[in-house]
Amino acid sequence: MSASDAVFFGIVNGLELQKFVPAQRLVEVDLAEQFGVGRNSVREALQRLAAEGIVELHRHKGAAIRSLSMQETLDVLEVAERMTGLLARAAARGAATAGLKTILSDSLKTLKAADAANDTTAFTKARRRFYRCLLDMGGNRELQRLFPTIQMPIVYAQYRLPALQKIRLRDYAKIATAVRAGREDEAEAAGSSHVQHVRQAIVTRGS
Amino acid sequence: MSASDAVFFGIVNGLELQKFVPAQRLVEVDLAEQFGVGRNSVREALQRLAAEGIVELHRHKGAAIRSLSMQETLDVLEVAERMTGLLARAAARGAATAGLKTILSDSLKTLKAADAANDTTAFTKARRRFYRCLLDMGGNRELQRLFPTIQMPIVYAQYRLPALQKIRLRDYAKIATAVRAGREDEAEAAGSSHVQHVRQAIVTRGS
DNA sequence: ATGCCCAGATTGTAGGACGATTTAAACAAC
DNA sequence: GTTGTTTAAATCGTCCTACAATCTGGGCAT
Repeated sequence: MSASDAVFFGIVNGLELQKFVPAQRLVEVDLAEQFGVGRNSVREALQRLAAEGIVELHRHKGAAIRSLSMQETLDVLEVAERMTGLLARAAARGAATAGLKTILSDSLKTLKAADAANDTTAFTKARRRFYRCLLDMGGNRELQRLFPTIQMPIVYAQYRLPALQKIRLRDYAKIATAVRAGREDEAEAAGSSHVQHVRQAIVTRGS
Repeated sequence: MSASDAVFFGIVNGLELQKFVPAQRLVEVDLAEQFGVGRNSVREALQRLAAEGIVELHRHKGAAIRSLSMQETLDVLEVAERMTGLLARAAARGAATAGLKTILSDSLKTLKAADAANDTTAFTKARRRFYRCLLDMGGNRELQRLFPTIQMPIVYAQYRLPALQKIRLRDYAKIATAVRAGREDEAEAAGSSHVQHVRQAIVTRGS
């Protein structure tokens, strides 16, 4: 793994582990020391992170983890709604060809188990596998590139609602059912309505 | 403008001007000299370009302008279809509040003039203004961030079809009409059908 | 309290150095 | 002549140093 990768993934990961929180300021030399790399590698990583909207760069003022206003959060969710719908549709379309259906069922089972055991870390990991599987089933390379750059990680880092886990579990099951059956319209609807549920949860319990 | 910006925009721009073409190899020291900046600034720019999918990086093998297979092109268009639909819908929704309607009409007029005068450069410039105006009208910050990162510039650089200009002119007029009238459904349909027309043109005359 | 100015911190950028890796060309073997 | 191997050049990945440009916070005068 390259030095800038270490910083890049270190920060992305740290966002989920709450080692970094939205609006937190990032100082180049600190990061360099923290990750044991040179400052130029840090700067390369920051450029990537900025391009993905994970950090904000202000000339001569350094970097900070991006923080979303309520309006921006709604904007993210509006885009996520369409993209998640497309994700589910593409997966349903590709469900027949790929032998990924078992992985999908698997990760769903893992999600249920993690939820029952109240293991948030395992849940997060399984969730990632679930989405990755859908992306693989769809096979759309542009979606594979673009979907992870939607700023949902920031949204989740900013609005930490325990209720989301139950919502996800239910919605994912619905998505998986439609995808496995290859019903594209139903899958797309399930995908976008999942995001709508997330929006509801965020709007009602606010920041 | 920062040094890495110079390289970043220099390459993005050079893509439209055919100074760079898909699959072209990019050597760090050459770029550094060409743009009169240090190699580290070049590397920062390349990281950004890679994050946006404009160049591909392979460890120890350097950077190259991304080149799309036909399947990847179709993937891009599938995503672009949804996003363009959303773009038009958001613009139609925001049309009432903003005083941007005149700019929209303006850029449409400029497009027609550039088409009549066969001035490709002016057409490209006006096209950019048209999209920028739609993004402003919509006001969706996430869409403003994500839309430009769809790899349409690569698609256009790779499939240079003169026929596209006429298609655009007609479709943009339809989009503008629906947007100005604030008819969201119609605008979304016009937006996505524009991308469908582009796909048709590419598939039939294929590369 | 308000405004100004300075020192310290941080960023922006260039350039040097050097090991690691790829690439291409020269060369040898079959 | 083709194939395989070695060698040299090119290029990348990384760190380091240096220094100007800029921001920031604190002290001082008003």
